[in-house]
Amino acid sequence: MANAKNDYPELLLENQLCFPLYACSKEIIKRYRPFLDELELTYTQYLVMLVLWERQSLSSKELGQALYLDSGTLTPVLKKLEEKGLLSRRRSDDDERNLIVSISEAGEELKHRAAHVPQSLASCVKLDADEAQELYRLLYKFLGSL
Amino acid sequence: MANAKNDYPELLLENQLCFPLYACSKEIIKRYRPFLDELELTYTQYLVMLVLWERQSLSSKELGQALYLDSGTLTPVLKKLEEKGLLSRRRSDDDERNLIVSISEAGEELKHRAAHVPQSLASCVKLDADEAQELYRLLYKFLGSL
DNA sequence: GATAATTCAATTGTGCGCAATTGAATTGAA
DNA sequence: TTCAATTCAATTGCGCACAATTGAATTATC
Repeated sequence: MANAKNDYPELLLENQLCFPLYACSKEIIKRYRPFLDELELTYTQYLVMLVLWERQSLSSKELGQALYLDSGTLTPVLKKLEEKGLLSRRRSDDDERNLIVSISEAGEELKHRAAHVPQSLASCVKLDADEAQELYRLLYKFLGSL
Repeated sequence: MANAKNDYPELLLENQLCFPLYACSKEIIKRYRPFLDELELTYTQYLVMLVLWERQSLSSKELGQALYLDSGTLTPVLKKLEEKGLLSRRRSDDDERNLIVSISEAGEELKHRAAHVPQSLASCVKLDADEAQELYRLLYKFLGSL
């Protein structure tokens, strides 16, 4: 009988770069939950708000490009955030195909309550600052190479 | 008016380690799709098969620990893979609470057709071997620290 | 040996995430 | 100018992903 451990070593779970990416992503998102629950935001909603806290107004398409999300994901998330009163959605005057997403007063307020989240998360992660820096650099290089 | 770019620099999307993890994970999974389509596997099903190609038989709980997945995710995935004939599910004789998942003949066959997938994926990624190695190391350290 | 606590898979409900499609608005080419 | 191609958001359908709960099986405590 073939040695299942070694006949295709490239198929070992531990030899796939994709898996730790997938696992890390899910695990870190789980760590956000208690902090985001306080803000009544899901992780995806939080990402949208991060962009809006930087750029008060932008098109749905630009938002999708920033977050690597398509309209199938964004449309319902943006509708939910509008229901919560954190942003407004309107069509562009220039081009009615474009949806302009703008942060509301309440959305701006929420920024102050969210300010502690990154620091709270950082305390869950036990990486040296320079290792975190290197991980960050490699992830962006990886992302850029795809 | 406050400078929205700088009043909470820690809230900038680009300053969050979580985001490139999340984006890389999603993008890399997308790259798998054309190759996994040929095998008629989803990414999650592929992960399950990777484990089974290493360990021909194990409990659902062990599988969940290996993949960081809970029963709510695994139960329907395992049922689907059983329907496809790639594995079998049975209760443990020792402890009826445990579900034993075992690879089938067809599941073993599929391994040969999957053998090229890691190499095909690697060609999508433009990282030096030592950078990939370092990324790998940091991701596992990160995962272990959570 | 009764029963309380624990440990499982399974179920339920919600929210993505995305491929594929639709339909409206705009742009481009003849 | 007409009509074909493009570019958008929105919709549809499917498959996770996971929190919370349920109920059965097992283990621990008394």
